[in-house]
Parts: sequence; structure tokens; C-alpha cells
Amino acid sequence: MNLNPHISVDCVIFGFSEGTLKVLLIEREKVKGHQLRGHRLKLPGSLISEQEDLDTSATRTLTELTGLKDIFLKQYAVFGDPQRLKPPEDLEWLRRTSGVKVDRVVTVAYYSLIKISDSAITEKTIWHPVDKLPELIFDHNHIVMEALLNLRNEFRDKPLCFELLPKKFTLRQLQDIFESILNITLDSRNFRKKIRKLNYLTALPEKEKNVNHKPAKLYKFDRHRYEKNETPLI
Amino acid sequence: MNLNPHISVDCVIFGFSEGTLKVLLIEREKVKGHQLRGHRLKLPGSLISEQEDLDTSATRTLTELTGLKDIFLKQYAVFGDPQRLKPPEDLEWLRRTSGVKVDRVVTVAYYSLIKISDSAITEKTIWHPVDKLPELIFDHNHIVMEALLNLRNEFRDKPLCFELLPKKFTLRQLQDIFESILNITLDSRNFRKKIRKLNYLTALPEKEKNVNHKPAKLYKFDRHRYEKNETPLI
DNA sequence: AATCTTAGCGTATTTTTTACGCTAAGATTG
DNA sequence: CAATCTTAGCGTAAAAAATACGCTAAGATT
Repeated sequence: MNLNPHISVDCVIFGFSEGTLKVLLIEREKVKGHQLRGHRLKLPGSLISEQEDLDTSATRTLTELTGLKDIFLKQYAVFGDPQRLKPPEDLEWLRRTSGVKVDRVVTVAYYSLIKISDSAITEKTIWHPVDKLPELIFDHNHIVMEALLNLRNEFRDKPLCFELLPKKFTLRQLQDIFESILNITLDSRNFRKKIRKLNYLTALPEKEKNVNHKPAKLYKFDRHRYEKNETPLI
Repeated sequence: MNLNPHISVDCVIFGFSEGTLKVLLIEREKVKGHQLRGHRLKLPGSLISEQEDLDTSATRTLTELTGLKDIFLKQYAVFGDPQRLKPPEDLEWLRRTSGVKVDRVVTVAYYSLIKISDSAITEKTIWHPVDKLPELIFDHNHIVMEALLNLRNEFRDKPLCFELLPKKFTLRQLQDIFESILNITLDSRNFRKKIRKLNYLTALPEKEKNVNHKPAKLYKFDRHRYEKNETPLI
């Protein structure tokens, strides 16, 4: 595939587990006969290929690097600082792995949210908590932080929370996600009251299992009903 | 200046007058000894230069093409369809005016809002109503429509309306902008009630003049006070 | 059997939103 | 110059939404 050495795409994939928001990182691939120096972790991303649309590039890259398929990616920003490909050893690595003469690269950034559990992810990928990221290659820390800002903004209006939850979930799980991502606390009794009024969250005739307290009902999200009125959850 | 032939910036500048939202367009410059064919109007924009940041490129371009200075530009999207530089005669025009071998160009789009009145704008610029744009060069119609979507989303949360109003304005003018841009109707009595509760809108000891009805008080926006609580207007 | 944790429903109060009545000020009209 | 027209500007009442918090229930743990 003919790479365009001036433009790249990067994907910030969020997931949620153990009460914290995580980001999918990949280990930088090794170059033969070349000592791996510089930063070890990066976002899934690559140069786009010549005749490829940006969105297509992003989804393709994500699949190639992580195994993730059919993920909706949202373009949220572009990063074009002429000095962003620092330090020199990291740039050198990019030149060797891409095989093209890379100089300045403007990168188009995408983010998405997925359920960590049911994602068939290749090796060399790591789910890392967002709030204590290690130093990543190039300006990838910055790219993640900007993605987080965009995520928080969208989170109140759109039903993004269900992307992070399993198909069947308890109201407690739902509340936890809101509290954790928006960094707020909610009164669970009032939270549930609101939920009850929404017709797009339907209780199943099932309960959670293996919890050491009263098991809660499982709910599911009815996207079809949601799209009829789009009332936000909170 | 050394142009980068792969990346450009485009600016969608919104203004408001006579009750409608307008966009700033410029006439395509003529190329010597070359018949001007294709589309006549375009957004202010150009290829970025090699060692220039994207935001810097955008503000510089805007100043060069329209005379506008110190305008806050918001990056909102990137357009990278490999086929976006159609039709051939428009691409040919771009090649001649830029003087570089242009093939595929990914463009980074920005938008802003300004008061039409106090903007010292060069000739060859045209304020055109957004709701009935003529056909523009390349994918510029699409770029404007996306900017409009982003504008509407931001309009509810942020005090963008004051960018479109003169320093002193009446509540009627304020209401008109909301109604027109968000495409809603507001009860003016309830609207005013809300306004009265906001401490960042202060009435001046002045009234509007030369209107053929009861003159309204003039108000001003106190940005400093706004930033203390950021309560949205509606 | 007592205790602990979270589920789950309810009621009372406050705050916000919505609907709409009414007077006031100035320009216009016959 | 009085009647009329338009928009400004204040208010009240009802409806809806948000908040605070009491209480019982179900299952696991001790």
C-alpha cells in the first residue's frame, strides 16, 4: 500500500473496567537490527495510504493494529505542530517502520469507546488507566487528553455510556460510569427515579449473580426507542 | 514562503445581520492568461507553509485574504476525501495560484463568529446568507454545513451570541439571534425573566434610538462576571 | 440470629420552566 | 389630539423537574 508520508491517523480507544476509564495502547514494534530506544508505548495509528479516505484509514489501521472491527470512530481534532515528531530517535523509528521519508506529519485523531470484555484484541495491546498514563511517543499524551475532553463533552448528551457497558447491566454499573467519567456524585435514589421515567431502558426478568449483597435487576438499552426522543439520561 | 502542498486550512466566518446568519466568502483570484472557469466563490483558506503550525496558518491566511485580525478560530473538522479537489478546472486553478504541484490536499477547517459591522474587510469578500449558498469551489459547501452543525452545538453552552452583537444591544436583538440560529421561538417575557437573573448582563443607562416603537434599554455583556459562574443564557 | 451492603420505592420541598395577563412608552394615523 | 399600533417590561399561577432524605427488602457474611 502506497503511504502518504504527510498525514497520519491516531485512535484513542476508551474502555471501562474496575471503576476506571482506560485507554488502549500498543507496544511500538521492533525494527530489525535497530536498538529500541525512546518511548515504548503509543496509540494505534499510522500514516494514511494515498487513495484512502481519512475515516477509512482510521478504521483500517485500528483493525490491523488491534484486531478491533466495526468500531465507530469519531474524528475530534487534528494535531499539526511542525515539531511534534520528537525526539529524534522516535522519528527515526517511524521512518524505519513506515519505510517512507517522513518529515512533518499532521495527524488526524479519532476516539471511540468499547466494552473491554468482548473485544478480541491482539497481543501487544495494553489497557492503561487514563489518569496515570506513562509517557507516550510523540505528542500522544496530549492527543489522549484532548480526546478525554471531547469525550466528557459528548457524554452528557449522547448515550455513550452503553458503549462501555455489557449488553445486560445493573443500574449501579450505569451510575458508576457516570460518576467516574464526569467526576460527579449522584444520589442513587434520584438517579433511579430518572431512569424509571425513560422508556428506552428496560428491565429484564433477570438478576445479577455472585455478588455478596442483594442482587440487582439487569437492564438493557433499547437504542431504537432512544432514537425516538433522545432524552438524555442525566 | 514555502508551501506544504498536502495540507491546507479553511475558515468559515459567521456574521449576523438583518436577522440572518451569513458566511464570509471570497472571490477566487484570477490567474493571468488563464480563463476563469469553474466556481467563482470560496472560503478564505490556503495551503499551510512548511514550518507553520495549523492554527497560525489559519489566522495568517484569514488576515491575508480578508483583512481580519485577532479573530479566535476554532478548529472543528478535517476533510480528507482523496477526491475532494474536483472539478479538474478548479484543481488546475489551485495549482496555478499556489505555484506548487498539488495533488491531494487534506484541509483543516476552522470557524469563527464576528460582528459584521465593525470588521474592516477587504474587497472581494462577500457576506452571504448561509441558508441559500451558491455552489462553492471543491467541497466548501460541505465544509460550511459542518461548521454550522458545530456552531449550533456550541451556541447553547457558550456565550457565542455576543460575538455577533455590537457592544451595546437590546434584549430583543439577543433573543432574535437565539431564535434565528437555533431555529426556535422563545416567549420574550420568560426570556427576559431569565436574563434578569444573570448577573453578567448589565443594563446601561441608555436606550436605543430611532425605532418606531417604545425604545428598549441597552445592555452589555460582562465577560469577567460570566467566567465566574458560566451559567448559560438559555 | 444479628449484621452488613446494596437494591429499590416513596414522600416532601425547592427550584426551574412554562403559560399568559397586564400596563407603559413612544411612533403613527385619521 | 385622541385613538391605535408595536414592542418594552413586570408580574402571577400552574406545571414540571431537581433535590433531599426516610424507609423496607433481599441476599451474603459473621
